[in-house]
Amino acid sequence: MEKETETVQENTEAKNQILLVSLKLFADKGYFNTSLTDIKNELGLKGTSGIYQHFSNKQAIAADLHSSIMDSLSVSIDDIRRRNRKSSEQLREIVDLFFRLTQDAPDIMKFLLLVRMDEFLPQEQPFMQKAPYSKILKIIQAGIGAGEIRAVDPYLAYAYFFGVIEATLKLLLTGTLNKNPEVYLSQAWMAAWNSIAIKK
Amino acid sequence: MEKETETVQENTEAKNQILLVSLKLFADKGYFNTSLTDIKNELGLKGTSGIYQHFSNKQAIAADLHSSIMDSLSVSIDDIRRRNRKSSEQLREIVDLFFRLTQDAPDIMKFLLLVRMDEFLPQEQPFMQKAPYSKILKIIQAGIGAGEIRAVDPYLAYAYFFGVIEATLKLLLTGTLNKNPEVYLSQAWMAAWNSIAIKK
DNA sequence: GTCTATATTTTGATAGAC
DNA sequence: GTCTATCAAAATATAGAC
Repeated sequence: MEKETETVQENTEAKNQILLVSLKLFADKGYFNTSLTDIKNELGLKGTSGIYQHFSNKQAIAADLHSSIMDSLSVSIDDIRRRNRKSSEQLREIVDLFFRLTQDAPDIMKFLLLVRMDEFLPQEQPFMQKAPYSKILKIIQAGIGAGEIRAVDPYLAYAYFFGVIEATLKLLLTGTLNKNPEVYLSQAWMAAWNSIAIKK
Repeated sequence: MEKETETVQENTEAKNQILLVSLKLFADKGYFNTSLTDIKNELGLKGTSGIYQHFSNKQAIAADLHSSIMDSLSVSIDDIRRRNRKSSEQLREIVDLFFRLTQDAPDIMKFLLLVRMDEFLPQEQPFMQKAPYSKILKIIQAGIGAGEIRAVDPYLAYAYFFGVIEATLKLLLTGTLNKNPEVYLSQAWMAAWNSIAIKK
């Protein structure tokens, strides 16, 4: 028993390298501007052939990235909901998470915010139905029920709140704002929260 | 003198048809998922050859669309600035315009909000430096000077205000919100304006 | 100005030796 | 598991007849 039997998905080192390099290129140049040749070059391989030992095609790389980012986000949001009672606290922690990711893993946030996933993953559900987003909608609905958030269509509350947050992050990710992300955090949080909170 | 000498750009009927059809396809499927074959088919031609009589290549079609949308937006904003004094009134009319376009010309708004232009028009300036957006920044700066808008970095004010508006429009354009756009207008305006206005 | 035919290039993908 | 070689398909673009 040198090694446990890996059940669902064993991610070899080579496979993770492919994912890492692809994420970087997709985030930087976009999916369609990234060829397998680019990926192969960045990996230092001589041919694209090795890539097909880990992924059946180019789309499968993007799908893997997409689903692992969704999963990890989903887990983080579960954790945040468990640790906090009030909707305002939960949303605040999600905003913290997004700003932290923008700082520490900008490629992930670029892939999330800047890349139009439906153009190359057309079989995926509409993004509002994906796990992390539907969990955020639940938080918003709970906040409405608890009298913390104004009684509007939860989708609209989502648009107002995350419209502010994501627009700020996009300016950061594109370099239009160039200070440290955390500099903008508390002000963005205030603007976003005030746009949906019940004023007292 | 049957016809005036056309100076800058004569847009033939055929050329306009190509632009119209391409806008529709780009907005619908994205630039990279739209081939000249698709455009040719939608036009009812037998070959792609005719397209090259009006545009030197596929990118030139997108560039033409982009610049004419920017120009037209720029003219509209000039007009709005001329007709209104207060920043709040000017921004309100811009929001009206965006919602009206979402209703009457959704392809234009999809091209504007949903399509990542820098992926296929890499030579273009960053979008915040394009004429319509820099004019909006001027409106915001004037509003700050006049004590209407909170004294924050104008880019941040832009992100807060148009973050709300654009997130709402995106939900409309993707069909997540399915009522008439004007239903959502005044509420979105309030949320957006309150996020940057000085409270009294 | 539109059609037929075709050139060119790129890219995604496979086969088989080592 | 990586390399060489190559395929097949698709897409952009051009040439030249009508």
